[in-house]
Amino acid sequence: MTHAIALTVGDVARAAGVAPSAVRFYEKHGVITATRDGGGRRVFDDSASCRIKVAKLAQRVGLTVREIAELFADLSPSAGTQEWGRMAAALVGESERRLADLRTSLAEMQAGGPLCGVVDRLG
Amino acid sequence: MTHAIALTVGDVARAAGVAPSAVRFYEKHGVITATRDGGGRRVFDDSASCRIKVAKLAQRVGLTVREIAELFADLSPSAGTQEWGRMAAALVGESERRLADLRTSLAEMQAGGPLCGVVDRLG
DNA sequence: GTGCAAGTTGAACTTATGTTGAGGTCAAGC
DNA sequence: GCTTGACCTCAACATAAGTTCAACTTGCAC
Repeated sequence: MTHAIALTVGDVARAAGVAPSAVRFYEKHGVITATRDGGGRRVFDDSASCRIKVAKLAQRVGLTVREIAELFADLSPSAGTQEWGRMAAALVGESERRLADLRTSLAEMQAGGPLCGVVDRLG
Repeated sequence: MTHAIALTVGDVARAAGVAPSAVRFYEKHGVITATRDGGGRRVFDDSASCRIKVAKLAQRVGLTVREIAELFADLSPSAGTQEWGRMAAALVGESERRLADLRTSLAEMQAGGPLCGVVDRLG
């Protein structure tokens, strides 16, 4: 069975290893979504902390919060394993594209002479 | 022979495809270095625009200006082709490490159940 | 019903990465 | 010798990604 899934800001923060302020920030920017309880408090499910962890990984490889939120936006409300598998693949793919771009650009620059270097032997 | 190498902020900006303000910014943060002429103006050599181009690529894969400056700091003043080859390799290596980290972290997360997804079939 | 931890909002503050503008200098061309 | 363009510095602004603070509410325990 699915366990209790009614997490507070603090729960998600602890689970994701970030500050509660960051959790609110991510909600505001669409990385995670929350419903509200009677008293106006945010209610998250298990996916929230997970999304945040994934977002943090994505940031490390150069994606912005906006880009991450856009990727996550295409995700159905309660995405399953399949959809998350595709999301993971998309992130890895984007990171690979950037790495490939780094590689080819560096190679192109080197092709036209010594990268940034002074010519070793002038003649 | 080495050509004339006494470039102004504007020269470097044009060559690197950035605004002059960005060139000053990068100098301030140690990504590039400059000497000064009699009138206090910055004097760059050819490597400056190149360093900036490389820095821009590095930023795309998640390195900060500070990290880039630190990497570039290890470079001898007039680094040659060899040294720049190592720099390029270091950048690619760092990017690869981050990608690998993304991959393994995602894999680990998936190993412990459905990534962020709701359990497809609850039992 | 009092106390307390944890929640809420909004505004201000911080750091990173730059851009923009004001006020001033300097060399070149007319 | 005056204008023009490119440079200088310094300060303010802008956006991203958060944190911190003040003032207030909620919900649980006693």
